[in-house]
Amino acid sequence: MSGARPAGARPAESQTLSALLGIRQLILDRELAPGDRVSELVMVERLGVSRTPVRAALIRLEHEGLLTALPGGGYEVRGFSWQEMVDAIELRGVLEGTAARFAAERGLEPGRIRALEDTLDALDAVLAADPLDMEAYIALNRSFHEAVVACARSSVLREQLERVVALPFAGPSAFVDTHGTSREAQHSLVIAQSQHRAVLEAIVMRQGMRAEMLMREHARIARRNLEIITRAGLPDGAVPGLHLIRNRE
Amino acid sequence: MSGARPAGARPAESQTLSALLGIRQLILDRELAPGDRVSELVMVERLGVSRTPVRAALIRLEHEGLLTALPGGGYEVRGFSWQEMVDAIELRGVLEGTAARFAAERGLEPGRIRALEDTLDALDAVLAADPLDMEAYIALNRSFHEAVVACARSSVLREQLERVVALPFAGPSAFVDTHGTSREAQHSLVIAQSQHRAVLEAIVMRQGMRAEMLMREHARIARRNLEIITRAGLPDGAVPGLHLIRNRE
DNA sequence: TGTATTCATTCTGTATACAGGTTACGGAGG
DNA sequence: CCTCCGTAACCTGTATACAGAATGAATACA
Repeated sequence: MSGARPAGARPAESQTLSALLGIRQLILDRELAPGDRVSELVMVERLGVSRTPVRAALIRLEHEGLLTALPGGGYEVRGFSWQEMVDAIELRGVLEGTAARFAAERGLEPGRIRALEDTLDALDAVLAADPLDMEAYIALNRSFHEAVVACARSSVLREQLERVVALPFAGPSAFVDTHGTSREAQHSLVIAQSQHRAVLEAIVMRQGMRAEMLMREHARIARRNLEIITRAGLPDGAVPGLHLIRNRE
Repeated sequence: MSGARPAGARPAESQTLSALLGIRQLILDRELAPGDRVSELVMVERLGVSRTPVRAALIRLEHEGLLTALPGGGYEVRGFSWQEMVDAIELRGVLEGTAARFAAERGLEPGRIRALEDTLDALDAVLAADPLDMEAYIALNRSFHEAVVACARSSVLREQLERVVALPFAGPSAFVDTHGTSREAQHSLVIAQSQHRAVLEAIVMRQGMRAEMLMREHARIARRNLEIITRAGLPDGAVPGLHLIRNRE
């Protein structure tokens, strides 16, 4: 304990944001394990900010779902059961599916359609390259998913989705990069891309329910990848949010 | 300004909870209108608590969706467009529908089925009585909806739903008691009850998709009621969360 | 008269001091 | 050896003091 040295956080624009990002990073980096109590004073020492911004960050992280409030006061890192992870993925599918349906029902201006097609073309290009640029894939994949949500033109839906996606294992690119270069993994990406195309087609053709169901099924790829990872034995450190899994109970 | 006198809040177990309930009540009671800046010091004076619990309450209310953070710091009361209200209702339908589907897919133990049937029987009794006990109806209706969510056995889904239902116009009993004793209103309640029965039947028969779609349609009753209220001209004060509607933009 | 500038006020963000409660540890008794 | 209890340390909830930024008004100038 050499004093107030920020550990997991780079200096942010505000102390509150710094604390929020810092604590979240500590959890994601496995320096705080599920069930660990998150003491305010410890966070103050680790992050080099005072109690007030730490407190604000803890409240936000509780709402985000990464922390649980203890009955006697204070917080602990939340653990998730396997079923809860699967549910979160399914829930993302439900909400993104609703976004796709809204987009189909409400219609897209041509500019939006072009932008979505461009993103998918870029994804095709990434998939065609032999040394697969996984980072580019994740960025473009995320971009497509966010664009679909934007096309739904519903702030309420967008906010709800942001809350689900905040969970580290529920994002649109969760569990994709894990088994890297295997043939099965590449096939998975090809299937996902064909689903992207189908979703966009359904939206353009104003087929709301088709778009919704396609998007749901699309999300279930993440579930399948999670099952593969789970069956393959847990490297635990290799997968971003997997260490939050809770075997007990 | 006669000093530190709690205005809209009764003394709660903790100052933070007191501030949370107090500010929320101030918004619901139209003492704070959409667009109004919510000053911390003003809340301190009105609620008789210090800035720290007020601050915590403001953060929570922002996550709840009732407040918006201003770019220069601080918060203002959020206003909702008519479309946003409709979207919130639809979103509740989507999530409750998913809960019904989960319940159907995962199965119910007989005790749960009995409890749900009892609730619906009680609702029938309330509907049969001539001076309609609207308070009892709302309580039982809420009870049924919460029970369905509980039957889904998914904490992630439950938490998401709580966040939607937190919006004052998105609850399961939103806009029901407004047109009170009219014939049309009673028919609406009868239809809703028949949908309750159908949802339960679908869940028991493990018809997941049927249960989901029935629940979605069930939520749309609230939308229809909202349309009726809107067309009937706005009494604004008569309906709980309606004053949060924002005509501009 | 319109506009830009400057200054004062007010607010939030941040830090810290204080009090009550909770928990953990150690000792005494059964 | 186990259990119960008391004490002490710690931790959270709360209140308040301080600093910087944003806001608004008043004024000087074009």
